Amino acid sequence: MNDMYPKSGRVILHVDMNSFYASVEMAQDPSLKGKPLAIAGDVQERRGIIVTCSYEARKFGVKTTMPLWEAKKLCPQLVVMKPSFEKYRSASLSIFELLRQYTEWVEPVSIDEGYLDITDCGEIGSPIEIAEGIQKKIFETMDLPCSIGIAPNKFLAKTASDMKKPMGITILRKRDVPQKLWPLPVGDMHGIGKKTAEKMGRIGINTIGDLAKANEVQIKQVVGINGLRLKERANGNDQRRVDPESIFEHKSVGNSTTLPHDSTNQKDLISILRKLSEKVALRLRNKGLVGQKIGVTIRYKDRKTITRSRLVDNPFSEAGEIHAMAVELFKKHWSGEGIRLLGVTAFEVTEKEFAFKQLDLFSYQKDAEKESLYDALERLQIKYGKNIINKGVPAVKSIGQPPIVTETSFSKDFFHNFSLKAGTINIPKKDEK
DNA sequence: TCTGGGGTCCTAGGACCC
DNA sequence: TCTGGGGTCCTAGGACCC
Repeated sequence: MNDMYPKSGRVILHVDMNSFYASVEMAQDPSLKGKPLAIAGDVQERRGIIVTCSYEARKFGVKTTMPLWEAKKLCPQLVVMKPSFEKYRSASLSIFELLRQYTEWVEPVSIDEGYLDITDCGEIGSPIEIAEGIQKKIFETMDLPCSIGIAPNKFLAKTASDMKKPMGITILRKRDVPQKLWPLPVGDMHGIGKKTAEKMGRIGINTIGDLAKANEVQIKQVVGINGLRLKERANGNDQRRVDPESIFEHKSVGNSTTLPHDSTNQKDLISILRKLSEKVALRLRNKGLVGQKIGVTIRYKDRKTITRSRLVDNPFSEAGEIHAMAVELFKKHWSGEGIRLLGVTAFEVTEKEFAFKQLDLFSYQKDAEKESLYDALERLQIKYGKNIINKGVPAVKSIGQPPIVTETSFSKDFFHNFSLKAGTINIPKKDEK
């Protein structure tokens, strides 16, 4: 797969649905068309913030993340709907199915945007023809508008799709970068938020052009390693490949909720943790995953937020065990102050089948028979590629009863020495078996 | 009347090891 | 007695994105 991936002279599309949730609602109920429409969280409670809004609503100054009351002040005739995520997910699936008719190189990034690598789609048409075809087809079959960016890499494609909304198609070549990107404020760049823009401003970097020419030592000092990557992007360079597999990779699965009212009632809080644990367990189960690290989030009434987590000895997925661990963490770290939000998250998730297989392998190893660990490693490497070596998480999660090794568990030493740290298990060299 | 819920990636510091 | 230097592992928090 890696070898097949075109390395240079690529053509990347970024497809970005325009005010997606609002557009889906309008497609389903055309009487909403032309009206200022907002999708907002719980309409009654304080969770009421604007998630998405139509272009008609934007004309009034209504924006994403704005509290609902504020939006209504700006636009009293605002039509407000609660989000129907199932509806949006199903529309999203149809869109990506449609995109995959053009190429297998489709990477969904979120529910409403994705990248396509159409480098090898010459037979279908020119890049612009393909983009027009996609836009037209999504609009005609689903009544949904989108904007598309065409560029030689992900960063430029993403930037381009943002330039014309709604229903725009924008080509951004590398040679256009000095003229089209460099005059813009650095904060407009994808990946640069308020804080980073402020930091950059302090060292005289105000435009994307300033960043493109920035001193590397200085930029690294001020914003870290990320600064170098951002400088590369400001110069129009981005090597990230379009990865169709990335949607199947999960690092964490969590649920959180803002309470209707701040609470100090331990019984209620524990029961909320139960509901959250059940949701996490259900989502893990649907994805066939198990977690290895459990975490809770507590946001206090003053919005101060803490997270507490711990690695656990055995992979988990059941609501009961998740709840028990979450409650334990919660009781240990709760200050007793009023709580605004609670969250439960499973981290370091892996495929369930995979975790069990590993347990089996270790018992085989203990019995000094059957499949060697080496074979297992080889399979992992085939499956996940060489870069698992650099994932750098612990080689052994727990020792004894039985030890657990995960796909994210290969440190350099682990591979180089082919033995586990504690020395309890030796992985035979291939020719020794 | 302030500010949701789902994530990812990076950094910093302490513990521990050699 | 008073001290190195590199590395890994783990947790907590921050920044950012949609």
